[in-house]
Amino acid sequence: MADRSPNNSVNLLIGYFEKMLPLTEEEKELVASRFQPRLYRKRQFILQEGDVCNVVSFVVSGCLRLYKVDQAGATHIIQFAMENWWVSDMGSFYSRKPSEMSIDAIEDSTVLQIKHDDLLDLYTKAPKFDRLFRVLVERSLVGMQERLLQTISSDATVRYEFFLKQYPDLANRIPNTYIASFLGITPEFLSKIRNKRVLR
Amino acid sequence: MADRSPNNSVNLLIGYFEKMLPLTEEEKELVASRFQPRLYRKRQFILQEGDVCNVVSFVVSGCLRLYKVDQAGATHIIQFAMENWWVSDMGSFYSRKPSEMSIDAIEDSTVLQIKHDDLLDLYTKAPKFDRLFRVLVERSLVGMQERLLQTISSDATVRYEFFLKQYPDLANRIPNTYIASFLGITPEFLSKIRNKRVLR
DNA sequence: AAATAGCCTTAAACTAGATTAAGGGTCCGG
DNA sequence: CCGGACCCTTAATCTAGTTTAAGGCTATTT
Repeated sequence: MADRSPNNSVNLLIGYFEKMLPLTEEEKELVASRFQPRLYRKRQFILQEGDVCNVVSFVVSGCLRLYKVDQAGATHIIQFAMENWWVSDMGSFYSRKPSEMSIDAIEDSTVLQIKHDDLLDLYTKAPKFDRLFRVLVERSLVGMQERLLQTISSDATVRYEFFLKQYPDLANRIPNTYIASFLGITPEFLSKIRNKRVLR
Repeated sequence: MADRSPNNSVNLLIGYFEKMLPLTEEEKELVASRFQPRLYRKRQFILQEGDVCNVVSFVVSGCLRLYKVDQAGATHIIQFAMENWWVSDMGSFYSRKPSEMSIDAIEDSTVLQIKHDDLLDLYTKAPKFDRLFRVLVERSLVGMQERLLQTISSDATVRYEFFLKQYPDLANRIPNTYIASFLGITPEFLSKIRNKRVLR
C-alpha cells in the first residue's frame, strides 16, 4: 500500500533533514507532529506586511517570493523559494515585531510550516535541530552575501546572466517583471538586456 | 590580584556568550582553550584572497573589513567588524575552498580566533554552541537581508544617512573611501553627497 | 626638510539605467 | 466570446552616479 496520506510531504522533509544528519524515531515523530502541510493558491499571501511572521515555511512544490514594497510603491524581491527552500522573515519571526516584508505564492504551492513556539519547542526537545538549522542558516547567509556582492559589484547584464545560470528553470516559470524586481532593475530595462542577448 | 593575563580577552568573550545563554564551567574552559587571542596591525591581512579561510574571528578591539576586489580592481566592502562583531568567509570556511574575499585590519585590532577543526570539535563536545552560533548566524542573516534591501531599494544619499545612523562612531574612525566602497559608490560621489549635506 | 603616498574635493564629460508613454499579445473570468 | 487585467516590448527623454583629471592637505617615511 503506497503512502498517499497527507503525511506524505512530511516524509519528504524528513528525508531532506536526513541527508544532513540521521534522525532518531522520536525526532522524526517530532518533525511529523510539528510541521503542518498547507496549500497556497497563486497570489495568496503567506505573510502580509504589518503582521508578525509566525511561521517558517519549507517549500514542497511551487514557488514563493519574499519581497518588500517601498514608499514609492515599487516591489523589491529579496528571495525566491522553490522546492526544498525555506522562507520566512526571520527578523520578525524572532523579534515578534510586525514585518516590513511580505511573502506570497507565485504559483500554486504546497509548503510545510512550523509555528514559532513549536520551533522553539523543537529546539529544546531535540537539540539536533539547533545544529541542523545552524547549518541551514549558514548556507542562507553565504548565499545572501554572494547576492549582495553581485548587486554592488556587477552591472545588470552580468547579474541577469548569473541569474539564468543559477536558476535555469525559474526563468521559464515566472514573469519577467519578477526577475526584474529581483535584479533591482525595471522591466523595461530587462527587456532591453534580453533583446541585446538574442542578437548576439 | 587583577586579571592581567592574556586570558583577559577570553573572559570578554565568555561574558558575551553568557549574555545569550549561561555556560557551565566545562564550557567556559572549552572556550578558553579553543579561542586564541591575536593582534593584527593596521593593513595586516587576516585572510587573503586565494587562501582557505581557516578561522572565525571575534573582534575584541579595533576594526576589520571583509571585502572583495573585482576584475576591474575595485574593492567592495561587504562588512565592517568592530568590537563584539564576528568575521570570516563562511563559504570558504565550511567548504574548505579558496576564498574570493579578503579580510584585513583597518585599525590595530585584537581578535579571538577559533580554527575550523576546533570549532567543529566545540560543537560536538558542547552542543550548546550549536544553538549559540545558530542565533548569531540568524542575526547576521537578518542584518545582511536589510543591507541587501537597502542597496536595491534606496539611492546613495539615503544609504549614506542610514549608514551614519547605524554606525555613528565609525564615520569618524575610518577613511571616506572605505565608506564609499561599503555603500557601493565612488569616493567622488560620496564627497558630493557630503557637500550637499553640510549646506542643508 | 624633503619626498612620497594616502586621502579629500571640485568640476566637466559621459553612461547605465529610470521614467514616461504607447501599442500589442494573451490569458482568464463573466 | 468579449472585456479587462497582466505582461512584454520599443523608443524618446532624463538623471543618478561614473570617469577622468587636477589640485591641495596631512601624515608618514627617508
